[in-house]
Amino acid sequence: MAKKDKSSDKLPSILPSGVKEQSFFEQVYEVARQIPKGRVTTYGEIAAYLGAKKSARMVGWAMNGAHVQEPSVPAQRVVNRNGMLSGKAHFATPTLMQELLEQEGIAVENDTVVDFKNKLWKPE
DNA sequence: GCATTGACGAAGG
DNA sequence: CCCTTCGCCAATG
Repeated sequence: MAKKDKSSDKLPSILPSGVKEQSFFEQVYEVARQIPKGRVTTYGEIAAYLGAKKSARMVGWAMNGAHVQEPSVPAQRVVNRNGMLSGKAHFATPTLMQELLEQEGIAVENDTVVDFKNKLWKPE
């Protein structure tokens, strides 16, 4: 079976719910779900944890399908390296992300997490 | 099939 | 200190 399977090259990213996939995207979702309440993390930290810190953009891109994941991924706990809610515009409403964080005890001001450095959580 | 666009980040000018 | 460029990789036009 040394034959090269050309069909296995294809790696669908975001598939409809119900399909199990183990792609870079799913790994991002898994880590994001592990973020404790009242804490936040950055795209770069997740990417670095997965061994691709230069691919922080892909982490953000993966979040595009976060809301269709089951269970839903707390994307509001993921901010950029400055602690700024760079993804707030991608939520149902531009203020939803901030409200969700405040509901979990995270203060947000000027689209930025207050005392971000202290609330930063990093995956093991 | 190539060019543009990103929920980023680090480096360079 | 602010702005620009590069890298990364996938999706979209």
